[in-house]
Amino acid sequence: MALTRQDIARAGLKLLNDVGLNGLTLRLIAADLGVKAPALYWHVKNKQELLDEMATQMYVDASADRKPPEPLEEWDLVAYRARALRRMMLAYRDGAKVFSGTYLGEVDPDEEQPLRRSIESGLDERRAAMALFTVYSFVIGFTIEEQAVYPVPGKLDERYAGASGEAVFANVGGRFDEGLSMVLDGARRWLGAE
Amino acid sequence: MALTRQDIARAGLKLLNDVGLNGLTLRLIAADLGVKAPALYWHVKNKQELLDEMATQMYVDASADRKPPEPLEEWDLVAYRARALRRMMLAYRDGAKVFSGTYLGEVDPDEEQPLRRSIESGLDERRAAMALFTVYSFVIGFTIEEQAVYPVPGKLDERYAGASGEAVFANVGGRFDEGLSMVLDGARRWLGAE
DNA sequence: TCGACCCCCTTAACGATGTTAAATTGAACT
DNA sequence: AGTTCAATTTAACATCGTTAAGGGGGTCGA
Repeated sequence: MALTRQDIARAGLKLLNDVGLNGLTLRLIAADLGVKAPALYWHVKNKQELLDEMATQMYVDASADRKPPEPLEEWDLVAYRARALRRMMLAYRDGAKVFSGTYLGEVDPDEEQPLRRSIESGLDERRAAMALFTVYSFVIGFTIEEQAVYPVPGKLDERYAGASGEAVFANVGGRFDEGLSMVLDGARRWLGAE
Repeated sequence: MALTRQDIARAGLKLLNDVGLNGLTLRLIAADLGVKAPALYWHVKNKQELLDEMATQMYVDASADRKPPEPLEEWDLVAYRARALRRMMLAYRDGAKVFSGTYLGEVDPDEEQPLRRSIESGLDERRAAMALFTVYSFVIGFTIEEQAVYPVPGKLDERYAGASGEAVFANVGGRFDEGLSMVLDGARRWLGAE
């Protein structure tokens, strides 16, 4: 049965955990799919497009994780999504590098805009978007650094042993929550003070 | 006269603006230095080490830019450094990708710790480091996304034309300052509320 | 029933890349 | 003059992304 872009992207994501971004070759992905490398070019323009598709697929696959079990107040929802975004990237080796700065394909626009209700009741939309983007930037930046120190979850990169990173990245999850609470608080107040 | 690691790193940084991270090859750097590619291996273990050296060199070269013209109050200094960090990365094509997540070599420890005075007067050092790292994460994340949209300063990536990025990234510098002020405010308050 | 067509994949190959091994230069020291 | 050692060259490899050309197999109109 014919291959799809999604099959390829998912195979790439699966292999990412074994070989990392540097070890991820088209031939490897093709082999995993029982196919030769040039076959991929029928579905994808080049490797960069494949990486973009992987980022999109990573995001789509994590959509269930982004829906909180119970309805949340707006800023709690923002916090929930931020944590889900970090988890998503951490789920793959080099996940943050793959996801950050790659172009996302079509995603369900319905689950965007957690601040929509506030916007409809008068909040400046541009400012709301800016606040969300600030939170997003923090999550991306934090997780990139985190994954540089822990290329594979739980294993410390040897170059960082004894260095300053060790202090900051002990109990990473808690540290992330601390940083996130700072950013959320700042963003909320910035939005409040018109 | 013999080559040094710094010469190589600086040549790499210079070429980055012409060819981007993907186009940066060892042969190209070597040619720019009037030397053949394997010669680089006498000074550097492999390409990754070269990239780390480039990140270090980028940071060292921008140190003058990190020293404000006049003495600043602590949090103003943090803001100043954050802006300087973004400027530094923007100065090179793919600068944020090169800098983020690469291992920094030795840097002058004297210019670290802008919150040292507060720490000496009782501030929790761990918490201060965490606040600074949060600001740092935001700057990294923001600039990575910014450079994904503007690979070359001032030129919009064609894939983002008309997309949501255009809205967020119009007047980028101002947007960065907005986000930065949110993060700084949140961090300061988080540090204040023991 | 037969060809024409198109989707999807293979075989073969190209140039370029990171990297290694071995030979070579050249200066400094004995 | 001969040795040593730092720094570079030449030569070569395996592997990579990518392209060109062709082939199998199903579908459809004649």
